[in-house]
Amino acid sequence: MNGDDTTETRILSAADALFYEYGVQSVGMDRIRDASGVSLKKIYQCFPSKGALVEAYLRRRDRWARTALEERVADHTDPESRVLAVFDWLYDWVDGPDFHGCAFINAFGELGAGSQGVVEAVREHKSAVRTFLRGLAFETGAADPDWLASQLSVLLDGAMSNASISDSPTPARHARSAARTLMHSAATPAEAPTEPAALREEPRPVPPSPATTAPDS
Amino acid sequence: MNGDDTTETRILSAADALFYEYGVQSVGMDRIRDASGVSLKKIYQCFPSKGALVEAYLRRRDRWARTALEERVADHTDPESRVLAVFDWLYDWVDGPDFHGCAFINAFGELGAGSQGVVEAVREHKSAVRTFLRGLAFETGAADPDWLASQLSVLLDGAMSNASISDSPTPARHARSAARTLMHSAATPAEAPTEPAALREEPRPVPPSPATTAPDS
DNA sequence: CGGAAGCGAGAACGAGCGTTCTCGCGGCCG
DNA sequence: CGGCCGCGAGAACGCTCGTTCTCGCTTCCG
Repeated sequence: MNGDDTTETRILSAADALFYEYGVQSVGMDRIRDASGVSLKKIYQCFPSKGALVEAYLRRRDRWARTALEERVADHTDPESRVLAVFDWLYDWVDGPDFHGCAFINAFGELGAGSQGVVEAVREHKSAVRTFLRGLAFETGAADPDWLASQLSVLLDGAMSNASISDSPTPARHARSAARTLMHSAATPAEAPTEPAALREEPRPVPPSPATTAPDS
Repeated sequence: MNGDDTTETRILSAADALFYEYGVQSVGMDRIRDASGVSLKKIYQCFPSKGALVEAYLRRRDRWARTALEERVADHTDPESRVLAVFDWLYDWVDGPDFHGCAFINAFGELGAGSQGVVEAVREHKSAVRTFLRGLAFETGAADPDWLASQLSVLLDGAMSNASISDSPTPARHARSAARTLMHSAATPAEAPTEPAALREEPRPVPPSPATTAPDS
């Protein structure tokens, strides 16, 4: 009644579709007005500027992706299946007609660290997904769940970029099979037939880096 | 005489630096004029439009990345080391101060399939890198070099996106370790990858060269 | 019924940008 | 020396876009 079909929601739906399909900079406010049927005056009294609308768009996408992921994963109980469900969800999304890459990677590349709020929203989303993956990785009993989660995160982003550019869903399949292999290899070294962890992971010398690498900011 | 310090090259260098750092749409032609010291008239008589300049910029980046990769890989003879050299190169690049993500992913996301020539250049680059990876994957004796190359390509793109967004080079490390795991797993042919026992042969102790060799900045 | 407030459509404004044009200067060849 | 050509600096033009303003119209309340 109140939070479902409000004006704000209609604006956000239209903005989402347009921003995501054509990019943020290519879509003007008048196009959002035409698509949403909400007058410019009301748009500006809901969102004080285009930048605020873009941030709201990203946060909406964040909520959407997170709940979709959680629902999809909740269908499985086996830890390995739960991780693979992430990549199955990815495949379904990527295979749909309205897939145009990762909205956050796109926005980040487009606005290139120029907008403070956008960078913040993108980092929040990516770190939330990573935290989610870390939980799944932990369930699998991986020796280093953080490391495995980072690898899975790399696979996710890479599959989205690759699928968007090549306009084909197969990168999701590649990522899925890679995830499976990585999971098996990351199993607790005591029982894993792979080489001991000392060999499995190349010595990673931590160079004196400027290093904001700590748990996100 | 003609291809080294010509006016065209100065324009391209300036455009490359600006486009890559700030994005294509955020950089106007006057800024390229100021940075290159070439008058607008001459810029437009070298490149008939900004779009043509953008395409030339992407093709230049493509040549740069390909030669850098080939040089870096040529330093090694062991097939596994040759693949890992790709990710070591990635780490060095990503760790540098002037890294701002993959120029092709950025341009593709920014212009969102709007420009024909840009899409073409991006696809050409990505498929060239994949072909290169396929050659390396074949050398390792992988059962399915195409599949392995696709996985490595996903890792590469994901690591670049991840590193750019998190502003840290560690995703390159994650990608490197994942690449090694995938290589080992792909070495055994005709075996269901469900069984992690796929390691047929322990990795030869590679001289620990994570990143120390960096003659070029 | 009357007035006031809210609303939609669209004009208006100012800024930025891609592209072209003008103008004044300097070099080259006869 | 003189006309011609190319050149650089910058103005100019047309367009887009974010944001605000104006103007009628509707609607609600006393």
